[in-house]
Amino acid sequence: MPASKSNKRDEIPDRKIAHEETYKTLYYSIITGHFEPGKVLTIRGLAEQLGCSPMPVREAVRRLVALGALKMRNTRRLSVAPMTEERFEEIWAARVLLEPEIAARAMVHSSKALIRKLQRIDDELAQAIERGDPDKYSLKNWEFHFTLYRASACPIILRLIESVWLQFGPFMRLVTGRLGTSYVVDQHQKAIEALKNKDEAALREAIRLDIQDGMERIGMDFRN
Amino acid sequence: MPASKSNKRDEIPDRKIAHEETYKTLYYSIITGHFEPGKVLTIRGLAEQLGCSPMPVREAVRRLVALGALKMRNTRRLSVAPMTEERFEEIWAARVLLEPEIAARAMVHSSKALIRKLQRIDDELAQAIERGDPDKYSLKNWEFHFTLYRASACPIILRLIESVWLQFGPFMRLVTGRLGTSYVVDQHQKAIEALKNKDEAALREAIRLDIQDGMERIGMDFRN
DNA sequence: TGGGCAAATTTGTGATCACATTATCGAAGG
DNA sequence: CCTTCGATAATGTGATCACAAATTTGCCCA
Repeated sequence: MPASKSNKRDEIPDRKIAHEETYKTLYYSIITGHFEPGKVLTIRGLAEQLGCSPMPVREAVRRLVALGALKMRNTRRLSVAPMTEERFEEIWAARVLLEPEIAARAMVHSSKALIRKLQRIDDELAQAIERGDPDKYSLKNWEFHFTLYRASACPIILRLIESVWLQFGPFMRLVTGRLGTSYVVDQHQKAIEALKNKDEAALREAIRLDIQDGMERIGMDFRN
Repeated sequence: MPASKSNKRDEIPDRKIAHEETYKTLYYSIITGHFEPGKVLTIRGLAEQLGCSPMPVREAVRRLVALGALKMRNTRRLSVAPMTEERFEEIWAARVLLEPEIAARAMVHSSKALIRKLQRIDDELAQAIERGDPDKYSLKNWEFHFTLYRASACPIILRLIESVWLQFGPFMRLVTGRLGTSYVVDQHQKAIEALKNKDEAALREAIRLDIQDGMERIGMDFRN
């Protein structure tokens, strides 16, 4: 069993695989709220838009359907996952179950470098709010949470959370219209503070409240 | 917007789509433990085995990779997800977080018909243990849990749990060798009893203990 | 003007082919 | 006997084509 060869293989930089790049493009588009919930998509349309053949799009779409981000009806109709009140409540519940837990697990592997990185991201997030840049806000909010969560070294739970985020991502679009308030940042700051103090309970609570704030804002838009 | 037409569309029975059937076949094979962890697979090989072209297998495999059941290395190597102690612990944690919750949500929609169905499945599970039929045991165990979970009408959380099951499914294979003990059934019976009594706390605890029993049995095999 | 019916277009699906890359296997060299 | 290298086989990936089914369009009739 030549372990050296195996290591060499792991060192190979990820080759540019079309369907993988396509997936990433769609992933960020969805998770930052660029796609309207329920919006009808076509494989050929996306392929033309991304400048590739339908083949890579097919595989990327299949992945996103598996994660619940897109929906493929039996009538051969592809669309962004629509939202209902039931789905909304369920996503909320799943987030509260999973995200405080993975945050607590991230605290174990916490470091000064991580805290600095989170602080920098949150600064950029605050800038995005000041400038009224909803796209950057969505991106930085995602970056903050997933930078923290990735530090947990829990890829399985992280994948579950990714699935959930992909499913409410499109609703971010509904909320990005008004970015007047900045109280979301407070929870992020509390989370950073909790990380510094190694206070697990405080971190869990900060994440829980951040989820609550965010979902309530979305929910307000959702119900009108 | 003709709602009647839309309703008609929903009534259309699911057409037989090759990649969907392929997915289901692989799904059950994985979740009942027919695939060895880390086993190398090939798209062409599965296609020949299933009697179709590589195309449907590609799409089914892409879905299973997205859910973490299969792993596609950047060296173009497809395999069943391997297991490590870290993954095992994480799966355990995810199960304890999600499954008692969805079980509690199922209790709200509980009915006598559901309880009868669960009882019947558990009877068949007991038979499988007596006869020493590990395949049927795995299948009935899966049926018991997902019949209960599906009653929750929480498709999003259910999908998360499916993802987790797909990831520890292959390890069932390691445990199916010895089926002497039958104490697993006790937790199922306690769960049914809790459903009858509408006792949410008892149901959560029964599910939690069932997970613990099952994972400890797998863990014993895993560590040797 | 409004509603259905049929032609025409579009779409997802499946199959096949070409290609770059990887794994596999056998022979040569130490 | 073990390692290393080169040739061969096998694999995932991407593109293209064909097809059935769905959607859309446009026309006609009431």
